[in-house]
Amino acid sequence: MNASAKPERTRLSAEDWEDAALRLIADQGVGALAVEALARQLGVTKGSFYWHFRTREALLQAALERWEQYGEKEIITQIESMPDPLARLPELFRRVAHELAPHRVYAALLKALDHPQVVPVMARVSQRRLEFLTSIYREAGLVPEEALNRARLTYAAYVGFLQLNFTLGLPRISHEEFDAYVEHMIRTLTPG
Amino acid sequence: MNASAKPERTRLSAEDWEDAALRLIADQGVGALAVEALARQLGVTKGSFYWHFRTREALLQAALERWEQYGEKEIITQIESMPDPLARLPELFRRVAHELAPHRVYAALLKALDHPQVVPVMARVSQRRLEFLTSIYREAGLVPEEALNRARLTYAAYVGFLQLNFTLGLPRISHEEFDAYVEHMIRTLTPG
DNA sequence: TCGTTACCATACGCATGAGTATGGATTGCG
DNA sequence: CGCAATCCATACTCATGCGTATGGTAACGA
Repeated sequence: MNASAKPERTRLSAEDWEDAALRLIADQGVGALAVEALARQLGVTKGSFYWHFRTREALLQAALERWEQYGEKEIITQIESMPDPLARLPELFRRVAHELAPHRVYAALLKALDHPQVVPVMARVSQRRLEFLTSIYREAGLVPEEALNRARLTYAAYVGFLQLNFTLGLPRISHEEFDAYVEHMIRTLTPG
Repeated sequence: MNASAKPERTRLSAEDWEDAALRLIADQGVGALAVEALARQLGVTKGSFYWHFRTREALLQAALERWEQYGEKEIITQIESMPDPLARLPELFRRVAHELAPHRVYAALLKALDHPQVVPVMARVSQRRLEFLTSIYREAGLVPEEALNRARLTYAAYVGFLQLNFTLGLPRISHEEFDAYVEHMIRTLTPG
């Protein structure tokens, strides 16, 4: 009958706080990142927090860097290892379309682009993904300029979809309808 | 040598406050909407504000509704009056691409989708625009389902572009590069 | 076992920002 | 002119949330 329903750890580490911060950011936004709220959620008080971190700002910074590390290395290497360049884009689209969870933090950070601390992180992550997309389009046969613009278009569509259907709840698209949308997107944005 | 560089009005109306609120939202986000800050900017104090509005929430609500009214009627009627259905989409894309100012409030509200008051407004506006886009695609020859999905894709690309290049400052695209991107987008997303 | 280090609770101070109370100034109108 | 209604200033209260000070308890090595 404790205040928190969490696994009742006895002692906490800095990483525990960072993970909790990322969870909170994922479903309430960075604006909701308050130390006393986090402490309650972890079943401790502020006294604990200020032992691990000098300030709230420091926690946010650490959490963001931790998130940036986890990255998207696996999916990038897996896609790049595919022999047929033309098959990479459809596979990539279907993959990212069907794992919604990892995008929740990204969607939350998208809404915090006024915050000075998240801007550089998002800039780096988005830039890396954009370059990856561009290279895939090049390998699929587009000339450099076309590849870059198509990558911009594709990534913008991804980001916009997150905002419109994830955060905002437009008419709540169904599962089959979503699959049809993804296939339409593949036909429209993929060369060949 | 007054605190505010504004036109020095002697008396204010509720509409003045709503306009000021929208300006502030446009370049600092809804989170920065504070009554004392607004009052300073208008050269008055809170005493004035609480005569016109019952609460901060009421101001935000009024400002949002005001913004929703201004709407996009002109551009919609202008596009719909074009005789050639196939020419409408390129024209629409070029038009919205070259007037950046009106999108600033929309971009700011996009980042405030955690806020209960902005969600319904954004849902209505986005839904209307999406239906308009869908009808244009239908008139351009796409079958209903294709038209809807293409409209979703196009609008998502629009929203994502706002986030990536407006709010976030990815490598700061140049003017010529932007025009090339728009033309690429027209070629890719437009039938015919 | 004893002390040192790591971890946490309690109780503060302090700044910010919303909302209230009340009185003063200005405008329109009879 | 003079009185109401309109508009605004000043001076509060109150809640929230960051950060600090300080003392307490659990873990671990010598």
